[in-house]
Amino acid sequence: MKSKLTLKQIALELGVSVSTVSKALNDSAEISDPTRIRIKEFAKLKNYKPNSLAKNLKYQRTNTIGVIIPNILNPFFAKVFSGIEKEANKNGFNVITCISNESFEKEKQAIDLLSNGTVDGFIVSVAEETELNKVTSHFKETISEGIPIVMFDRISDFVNCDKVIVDDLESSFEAINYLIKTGCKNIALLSCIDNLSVGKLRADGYLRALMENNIPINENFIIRRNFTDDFDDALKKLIDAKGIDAVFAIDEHSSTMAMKMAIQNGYAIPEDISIIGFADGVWSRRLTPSLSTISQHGPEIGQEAARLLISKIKNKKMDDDYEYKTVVIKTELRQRDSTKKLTSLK
Amino acid sequence: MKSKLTLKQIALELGVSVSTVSKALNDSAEISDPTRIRIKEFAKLKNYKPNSLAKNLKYQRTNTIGVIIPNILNPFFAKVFSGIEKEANKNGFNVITCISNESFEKEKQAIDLLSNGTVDGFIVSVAEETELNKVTSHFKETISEGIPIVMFDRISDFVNCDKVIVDDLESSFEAINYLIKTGCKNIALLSCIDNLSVGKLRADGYLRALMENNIPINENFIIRRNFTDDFDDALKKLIDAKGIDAVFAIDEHSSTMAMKMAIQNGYAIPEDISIIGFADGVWSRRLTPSLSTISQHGPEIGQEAARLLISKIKNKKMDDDYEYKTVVIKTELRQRDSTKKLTSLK
DNA sequence: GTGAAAGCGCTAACAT
DNA sequence: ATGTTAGCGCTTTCAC
Repeated sequence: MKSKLTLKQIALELGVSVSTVSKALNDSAEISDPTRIRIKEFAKLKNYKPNSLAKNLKYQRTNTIGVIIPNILNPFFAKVFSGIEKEANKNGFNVITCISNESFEKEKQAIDLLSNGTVDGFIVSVAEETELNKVTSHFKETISEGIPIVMFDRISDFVNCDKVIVDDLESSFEAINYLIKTGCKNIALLSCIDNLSVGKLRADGYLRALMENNIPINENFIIRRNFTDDFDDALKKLIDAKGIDAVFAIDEHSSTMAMKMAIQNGYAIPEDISIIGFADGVWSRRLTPSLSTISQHGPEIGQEAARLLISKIKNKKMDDDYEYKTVVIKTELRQRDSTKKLTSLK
Repeated sequence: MKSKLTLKQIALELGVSVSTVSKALNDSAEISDPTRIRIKEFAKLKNYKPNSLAKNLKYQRTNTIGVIIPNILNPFFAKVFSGIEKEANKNGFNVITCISNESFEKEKQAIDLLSNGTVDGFIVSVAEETELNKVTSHFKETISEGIPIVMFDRISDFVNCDKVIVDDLESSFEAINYLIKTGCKNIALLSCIDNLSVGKLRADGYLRALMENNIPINENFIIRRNFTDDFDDALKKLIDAKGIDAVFAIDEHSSTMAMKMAIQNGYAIPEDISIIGFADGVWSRRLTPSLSTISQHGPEIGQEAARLLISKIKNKKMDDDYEYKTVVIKTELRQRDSTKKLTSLK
């Protein structure tokens, strides 16, 4: 293994000074054409790569953003991540990823570790544990140290920073309206994420839609859990009771379990029972029948979050009168085969 | 925004020298207890964080590994990634991720960009385009610069480096044997990834199993494609022809399409037709019926790759007589509901 | 047009 | 026990 090529070495071999080499490689007008060309050719030949560490130390920035997400195995987060990565890359930024695994400890540790000059800013989706315990100090400290944070999806209302969210309440509201328009009256609500803010918002959308349509709320049709543990049993009872003609399932697990149990009980979908879920596009299409879902626009969320963060990083100066933005990404119902068609009804 | 706290500032405020502060914070025995305590308390109070850039520059290492994968939306890669992240974290390493999106250009660019001192080594799963064009120079150059690479799953035979793979041929062989043992005779082979080395290996396992069981190979039962484009049509014809009693689908798309079409054609699974696929565990379970798959042990692959790379990074010295390893992760058939039970037959 | 020197934040060998 | 100094690789101001 050969030792790394540095400016110093080039200077030595070419009999010039370090600063001349630096200037030449950076196309400074101070350097004469002949020397500049000579140096550049030599550097190219030897495959010189400026050490980014040294450069970053000099410039006090890293061109790196830290992404902290609860779980990369969740396709939604994977999609957001790919959006972040793409946008960051376009702007010459690297992405360091930490998976909090829903643990507050891991999340805090990641932030502490990376906020020592390793990254210029963070994109975060708050871990479940953090959200439950309503702890925000690690975020606030980081921001007060001048390291910007952008939150997405799982945001914390008590932290002052840029945020990117989906209009969960509104989109749930419209999904229920759609079910009602296609003739459904007994609509179940399924949730395994009632501990998360997004879970509550989606449930609120369900409740509001029923109320505005003057449909009485039947508590027996509502399953709101924090875990998947006893969810399946509760769902089985609900399906067995045969009182419902539609299901609104607001997370991946409940969406797919609803499909599975409906099929196992011999229901025709969507004739006997309509299902709307929250799930990843690819897999929703792969189910039989394909599952109508509320699309979450993962890549767009990631892109927008990265855009916000990078612009924040580049404009460090004017943080005095900066107004933090909350960008809302529009969503819509992706109508597939688990719901009745509206057009064919009227 | 307050400016970052440095050793220099602490030294100034406490009226000692920079090196004293440095030594104190690093628990050097040279420093007396009183001063050490005084300095440490002050640092803690002011929330001092040593600048990692400066440290890394000094030590000529970054404690960061670069991960280059074709596609984070593929659950297999997401799983491997989570394994890498976990193991890296355990060892105090950060992970910078680049998604090649199967493009050679992007892959090369990522490697070039990061091999300037940003990362200490790479974990790579080769992009499709790179594999097709059999180009390896960017890998070789990086290795010759003293930056180690570990490849997984999509490996390149022509690059000398550590590798982590799954025994694709062997596991496919055994999957087919299983189908045969449960009474299947007309087994179809479905592939949308025949351009990838792993795709070919899995197909080879299929062929060898048939031959060793003296089952004639029926070309009509074999669909090997490089893309998903005309795959669905070909599959539809194959299923419509009603000649097969089992399907071996070696990628996610073909696995799920086989299920979907079999169901749509009114086949009972596994009574009329058995299906074995390659797909992610969670979603395989969510399908109805749940899909029997060959497990790929993503997290273990990631963990092993990270372990190999980190040990390589830590032992830079002895690269002369180093023998590159290829670690093979064992796989097995995850028997679910899309295949007949073996135990119930005998 | 080229070079010397200082400095980014940190460590460590070498004084004192 | 504490301080001085040089240096990691690079940029940049200031001399020449």
